[in-house]
Amino acid sequence: MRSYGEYCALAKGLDVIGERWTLLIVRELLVRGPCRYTDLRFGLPGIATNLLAERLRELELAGVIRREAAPPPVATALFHLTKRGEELEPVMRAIGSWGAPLLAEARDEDEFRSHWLALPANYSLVDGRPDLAPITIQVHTGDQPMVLEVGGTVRARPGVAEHADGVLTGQHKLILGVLQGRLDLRQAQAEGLQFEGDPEVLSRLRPLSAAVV
Amino acid sequence: MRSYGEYCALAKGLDVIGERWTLLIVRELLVRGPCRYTDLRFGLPGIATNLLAERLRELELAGVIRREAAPPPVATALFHLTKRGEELEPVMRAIGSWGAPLLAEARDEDEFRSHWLALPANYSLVDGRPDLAPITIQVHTGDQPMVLEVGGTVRARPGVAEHADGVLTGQHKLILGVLQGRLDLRQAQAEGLQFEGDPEVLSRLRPLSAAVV
DNA sequence: CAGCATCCGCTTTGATACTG
DNA sequence: CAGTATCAAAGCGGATGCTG
Repeated sequence: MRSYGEYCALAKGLDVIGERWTLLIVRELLVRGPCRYTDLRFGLPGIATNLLAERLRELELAGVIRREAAPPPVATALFHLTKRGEELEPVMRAIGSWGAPLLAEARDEDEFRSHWLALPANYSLVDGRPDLAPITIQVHTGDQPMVLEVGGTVRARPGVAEHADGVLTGQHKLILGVLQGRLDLRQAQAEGLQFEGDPEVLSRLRPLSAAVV
Repeated sequence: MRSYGEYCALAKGLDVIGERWTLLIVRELLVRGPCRYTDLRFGLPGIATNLLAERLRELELAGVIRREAAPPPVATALFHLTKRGEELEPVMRAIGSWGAPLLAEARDEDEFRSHWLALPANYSLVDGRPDLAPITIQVHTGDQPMVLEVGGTVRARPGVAEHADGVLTGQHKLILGVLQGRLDLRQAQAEGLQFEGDPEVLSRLRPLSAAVV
């Protein structure tokens, strides 16, 4: 492991998680739970396979992840976050919150994976009416359908809801824009976003930053 | 600027601050305030001068820092954090807190700069008796004397206090060990740390992690 | 197919020397 | 003081091959 060689907590932390791809690997394990090698590759478009293998080795050595044989039905190993790895959540939150405004200027060709919706759900959105009954919003974008569960908190999970109070379908850029409050629903619809349901359900979602102001 | 090309707030943030040395440059500006090029080099032992110049260019382009001509007496430019740059403080705090336990296994040859004491002061220490009158602790380690001001919060600043309630002198490893609560004062003294004053003043300093527990 | 290891060309980094 | 220039070494990305 390359080190800055500084007696400083920030530098020591960066020695472990500062290399290219490392925090994105942790992101995958944090939002998806235990993953196979192949799942990680899918969630990290562009990573070289030798680099993934190397980073996993380093992270295991550093005590951030653990490699475990999966229970019988699955014939493969799974990579888990350790306790120490889960403690990186505040780091994800801080960088993700700081980086969120940069999504506004993202390029159209940027890769997207549906499960990444869990990050804005957890870190950038709050329920504007926690006193009301929980609602679910179905989201169709990217590689798989996702469900947003809004009830006090906002959570994202893969799958299809039995009953959805609203359904969003379209480009991830438009959907995130609306969820972040950067884009007006009407404007997004004009650009191709489809929404079914009562627009009121979308107003349950409040950007955390706006709540602070 | 190299990009992961992912439509994800974490990845977008890392596009800007994820490269080698970048966050350490921000650390310097955060704990020292506006710095000259040479000040930055001193606070970043091991950085290649061309890399520092390149990173500063990138950070300026990204709106994180600003280059300004210093007021008349100084015949040089100063690098400042912008508002956007100051908003990286939660990122520093998160990584610094996560990395703090790693200092326990640091190598003896690790570089140290006295002003780095500001990080544990701000992020890892609290005043255990905020109801009592403020105290100051003089610290002699590294390249310059530092003062710890304990009164509700804990702050570190360079300089020598007129009246110090306690004076710590010795290796930075021992001093940080005591401040973090990893090392017993008596044990540190046995290893060469010198302390003058009432040991009670040191007990005002409480590791933030312990306070949480 | 899952989970790597190897090889190769390119880019980034680190060390040093040099300049206005 | 504040960089630029140069070059070797290390790291990265992409392709491919190997093993259960």
